[in-house]
Amino acid sequence: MATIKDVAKMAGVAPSTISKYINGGNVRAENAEAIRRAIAALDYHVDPFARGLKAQRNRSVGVLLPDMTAPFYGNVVMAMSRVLRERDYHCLISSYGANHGVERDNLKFMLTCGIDGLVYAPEDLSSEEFQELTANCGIPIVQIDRMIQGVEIDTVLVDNAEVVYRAVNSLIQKGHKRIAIITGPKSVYTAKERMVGYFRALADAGIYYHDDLVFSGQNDFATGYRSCQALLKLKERPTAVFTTNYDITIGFITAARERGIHIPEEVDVFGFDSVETCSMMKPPLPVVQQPDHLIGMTAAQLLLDRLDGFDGEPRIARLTCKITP
Amino acid sequence: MATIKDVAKMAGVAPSTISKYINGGNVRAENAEAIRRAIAALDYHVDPFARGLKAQRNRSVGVLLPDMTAPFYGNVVMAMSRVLRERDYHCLISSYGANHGVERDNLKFMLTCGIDGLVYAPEDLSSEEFQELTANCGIPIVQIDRMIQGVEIDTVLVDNAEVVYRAVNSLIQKGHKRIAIITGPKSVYTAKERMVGYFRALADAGIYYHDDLVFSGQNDFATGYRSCQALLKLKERPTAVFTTNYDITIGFITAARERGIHIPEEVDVFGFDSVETCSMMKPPLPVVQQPDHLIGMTAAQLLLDRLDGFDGEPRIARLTCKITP
DNA sequence: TTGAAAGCGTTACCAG
DNA sequence: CTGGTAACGCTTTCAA
Repeated sequence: MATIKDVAKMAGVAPSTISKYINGGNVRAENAEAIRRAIAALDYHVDPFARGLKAQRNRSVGVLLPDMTAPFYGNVVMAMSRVLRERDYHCLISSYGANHGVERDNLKFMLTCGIDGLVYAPEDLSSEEFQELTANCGIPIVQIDRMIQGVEIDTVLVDNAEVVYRAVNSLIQKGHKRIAIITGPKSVYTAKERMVGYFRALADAGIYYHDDLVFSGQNDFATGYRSCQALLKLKERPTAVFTTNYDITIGFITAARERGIHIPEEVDVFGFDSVETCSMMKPPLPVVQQPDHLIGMTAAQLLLDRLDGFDGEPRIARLTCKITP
Repeated sequence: MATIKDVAKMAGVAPSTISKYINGGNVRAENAEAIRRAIAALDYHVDPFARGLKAQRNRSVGVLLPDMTAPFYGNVVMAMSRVLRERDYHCLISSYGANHGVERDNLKFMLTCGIDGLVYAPEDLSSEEFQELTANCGIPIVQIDRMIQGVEIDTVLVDNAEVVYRAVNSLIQKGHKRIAIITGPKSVYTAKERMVGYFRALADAGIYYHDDLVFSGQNDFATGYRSCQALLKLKERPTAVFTTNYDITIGFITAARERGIHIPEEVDVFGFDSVETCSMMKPPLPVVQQPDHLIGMTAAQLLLDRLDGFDGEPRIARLTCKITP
């Protein structure tokens, strides 16, 4: 590997001049040309470690997610990357597959691998664990989608309780009284908020809550699929189902259709995420549409503020979901 | 940020002793204890840049993918991470969303951000571009899933042509003569191989190839959905469809079901990936099952070999797909 | 505009 | 087992 000294020697100038050239400083035209040629000839690349040692930054941002395959996170990351790229930051993504040990370990790594900031969607970490791991880590962290209760840092959330209230209420308005709900892990803050919206909508309509209409599992296809099987076995079937995640929705619909259950005639389904997909269905599946791009952009912006030196109180962004169609 | 010197001072030993302690060397028990306490007290963390500067490695591996939301890649990455984690390497993932500029740019960044090795699923990069970008980059690179023709590095592929031959042939055996195929971008090596299998199966059975039964688009839901719409408009509809990607499969099925087309009675569907999901359907959807975990593990192993100093000829692993059920 | 020199925080070597 | 010292490659400062 060629070093800056090699380039300096070949170009006939001092290393510091090379450095200046690389970093956009003023260099006499003929020197610039010589340097350019030397760099090309030697195929010189700045050593990121050496540079980082001085600057203590990398121009990179870590993103730690439970599951990078969820379309929701995919869109969040895409929007986030775009904003960060404009400021010359790159994203390094890591996912922990809903595994507590891996979540801890990946967080730890992220904090010590030299990134400048972190965007984190937590799942199973306690406030204490988080504090302990991140105390003095020296980089700004933004929570997205979920939050660890008691952790006060910049956070981007959506209005879960409110939008679920509206969604469930719209089912109630259509005359449904037996409305099931299928959610991801109960312990996750976001799932709790969504449950709150569900309960409140039922309560306000004077509908009793039935324990056997509430399912929680993972945010995956199997959970939706199995819940459908279970629901069909009930003596009194629900007439509508609210699914709080895309994979759950697809799993549910697949199971229902296989069994010849007509949607929405026999079971009305109200989903979450992947509007493009759901609006293509016939009739279009009503869904809660999270502002995924906005979430990504907001998270990026909150982080950039901190990277630019902003040092105010933690900010919480509550973004509004839409209901489609 | 506390440095190793601060720790040394507090513990009453030399910095080099701290270093040895951190890196698992032998240190007298009482010193070890003092060091442990000092590290805790100062909340000392090794500076990754300083360490990297010496070691020129990070114990991290980059993974560059077209689309991290595809379940196929999700599984590959999961298996890969597991193998790498055992050897204390972490994965840093980046995806370029089937965008050429971003692909180039992310590759460039990956090569200069200090990772020790790279796993790369290419899409739109020419052999020349690749050579130019990676010449002398100093880290081993493994291609997965796809390959840039003419690039000779370690590569992990599946037997695309063969398995597609078998899949299409199984449709032919069931009596189908009009078999459509829906693939991702035509330019991608893997899609080409799959087309070869398709053509060969038809040819061997003496079935004429029909241009209007061949669709290529993106590896996404919309491509599957639209292809279904298009196919239904044909005067002579296909009796079977082979979809070469999960999102395409789901898109196709969704469109078909919305239109009341029965699967498999009216259109037989043969899919790709996500066996768990497809085998849950009723009747189970036959699919090509790529050995995603094995791909990830193999890629990790090839890379680890290189990281451990192996310097032999490029190796190409052709893994065998299964057909399920 | 340029260059010499002093770090940045860590590790490796070698003498003690 | 320990510690002083010399790198690692780059940036920054300051004087020329």
